Amino acid sequence: MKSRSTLKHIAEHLHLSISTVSRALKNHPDIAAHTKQKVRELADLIEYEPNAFAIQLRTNASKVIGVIVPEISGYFYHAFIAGLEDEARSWGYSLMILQSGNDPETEAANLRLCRMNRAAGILVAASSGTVDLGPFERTDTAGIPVVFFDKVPESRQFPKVSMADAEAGFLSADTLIRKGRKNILALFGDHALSITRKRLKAFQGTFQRHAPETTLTIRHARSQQESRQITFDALCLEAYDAVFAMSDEILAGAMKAILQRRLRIPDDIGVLAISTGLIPSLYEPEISYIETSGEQLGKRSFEILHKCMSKAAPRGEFLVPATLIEKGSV
Amino acid sequence: MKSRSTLKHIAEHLHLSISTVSRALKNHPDIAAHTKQKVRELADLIEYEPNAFAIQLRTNASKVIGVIVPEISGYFYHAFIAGLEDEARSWGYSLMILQSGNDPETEAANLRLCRMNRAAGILVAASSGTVDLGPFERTDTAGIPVVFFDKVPESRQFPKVSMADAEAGFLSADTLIRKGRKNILALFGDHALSITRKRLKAFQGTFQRHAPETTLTIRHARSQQESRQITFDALCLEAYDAVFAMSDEILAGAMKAILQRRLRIPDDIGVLAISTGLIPSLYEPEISYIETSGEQLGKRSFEILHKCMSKAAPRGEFLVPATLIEKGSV
DNA sequence: TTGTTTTTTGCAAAGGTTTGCGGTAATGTT
DNA sequence: AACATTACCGCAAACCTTTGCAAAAAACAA
Repeated sequence: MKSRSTLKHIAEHLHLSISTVSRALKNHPDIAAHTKQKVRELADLIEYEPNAFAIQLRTNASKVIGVIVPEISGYFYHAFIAGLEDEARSWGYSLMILQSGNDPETEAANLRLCRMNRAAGILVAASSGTVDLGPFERTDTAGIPVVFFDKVPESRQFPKVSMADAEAGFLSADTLIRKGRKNILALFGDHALSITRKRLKAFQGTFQRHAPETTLTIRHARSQQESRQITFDALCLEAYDAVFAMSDEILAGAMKAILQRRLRIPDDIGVLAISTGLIPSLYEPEISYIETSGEQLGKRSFEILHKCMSKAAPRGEFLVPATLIEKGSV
Repeated sequence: MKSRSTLKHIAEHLHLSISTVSRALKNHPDIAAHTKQKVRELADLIEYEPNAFAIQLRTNASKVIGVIVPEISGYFYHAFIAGLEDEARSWGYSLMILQSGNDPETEAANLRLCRMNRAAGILVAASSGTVDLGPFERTDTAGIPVVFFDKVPESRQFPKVSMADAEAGFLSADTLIRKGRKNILALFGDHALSITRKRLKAFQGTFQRHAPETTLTIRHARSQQESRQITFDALCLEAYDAVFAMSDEILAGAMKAILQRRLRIPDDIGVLAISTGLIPSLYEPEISYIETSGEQLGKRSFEILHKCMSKAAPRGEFLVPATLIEKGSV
């Protein structure tokens, strides 16, 4: 494991000083053109690659951004990571991915890791149990900007970026109204989650304002299984003309019930969901959905974090808009 | 941004030398018990966190493993990454995730990044266009072990870990035979992919040996859409008693056709797939599948890479077994 | 007491890069 | 010819930690 590819090596070979080589390689104006030329040639030849450790030690900064999520797999975060990586790479940053598994302790450990590695910035989707924001504050004041996304805490101290939940709720209701649906089974997630409350509030509010005559049956499910059960039972009791699911997981459960009852979409029943897009594309016909794009959220999150890293520390909550994707299921 | 948390700081404060503090912190036997005690107390107090850069520069090794995949999102790799992260974290490693987007150039750039960051090891799922293994060889001989997974090159030079494609193919055929299916529409992916050929070969071979009387209709599809189209057309022409899909993407397309034709599973038609598990769980009834677990592949890959990093450099191809998950769709 | 061994601590170099500042040589100005 | 600029380049410190080796201190033996 010879480390024959250092500035020193180039310098000796060319009878120059290390500093000259360093400057030549980064195109410093102090260095003569023909010197730069020679340095670059040799560097190319021996495939010089700067030692990231040394640079990081010297500058005390890395081009790595830490990402802490409850889990990578599942319905959402992988899309976020994909979008984020795309954007980050174009700016020369790499991603360090850590799963917290919804455990505040691992979360803290992961945060520590990011600090040790002097991450340029940290993106966090809080685990559901996270209550102590202290570690995040300390990280932030230590000079590593922290931005929350998706699962964001109440605190107004950190920049946050999340889906436009209210807009998604409104758009969902609006779509159902426009399509003339009158008797709707609306499936939401755990009522304790703020995402649920936001979407529900906008959803209900829109109906009250623009179509108060609509019959709205609101149900809450905590899992795919529960969603399926609730939907199945409801569908047996009454002839709804549309089902709405506030998330992919809920949708998956609801669709099972609908398939089981062999209802025709959209004739027997309309279906609409808020989704990232994969799940709705798996059925026939495909399901119309309000897109809450993980990719978009990833890209946007990077933008915000990037601002935090440069200078201006934006405060408040940023939203990535929701859009209706029509597939004819409602 | 005060960096008041260094060995030097502790040393000065305690009137010790830096080396003593360093050793005390790692419990070196040379250091007196009461000295260790004092050092540790102060370290805790000021929340000392070693500077990873300095350590890495000194030891010329990091606790980061690079992961290069064509894409994070999609049907497979996020599960792999999740499993890998789990395993890696338990060994104190973190993941640096890079997407190559199936572009050999980005792939090479990503590889370079891993080298610059002196990754402890690299896991690569080759992009489809990858033909020049030179960069990988150089990385490997430079002391950074490279292990391929999932999409592995022909070369016998690198350790490789992939799904047991032959076993999956065999298991699929065996299951269909056991269930008494006689007229099967078998959907495979791009014939140019080695994964397709391996699965197909075992699949066909098993039928020839154990149920040569079975009517097998083999079709190849390159996308979900194509799979759907092919399935739909085939289903219109003939009454198959089972459909087999060699992957999630193919399955998704096939299921659309089946839903569109409103066939009953498993009575009108049996369905079996090779899958990671998410997609089959979305339908009603759920689809039986041969599990090729991304998580498992991730964990196994880490094991192999871990061996490469320590000393013994295992050669050859390692397989993670496939298992049948019965859901009653066939 | 002197010498020997053991225990405990410190010195200094190394790892590769960046960067402020000082130095030399070349060119330009009076 | 003397001086002021400009263009290039090198010295050395700094970033923080690890580690071989030497040194000092303590304990022990004779």
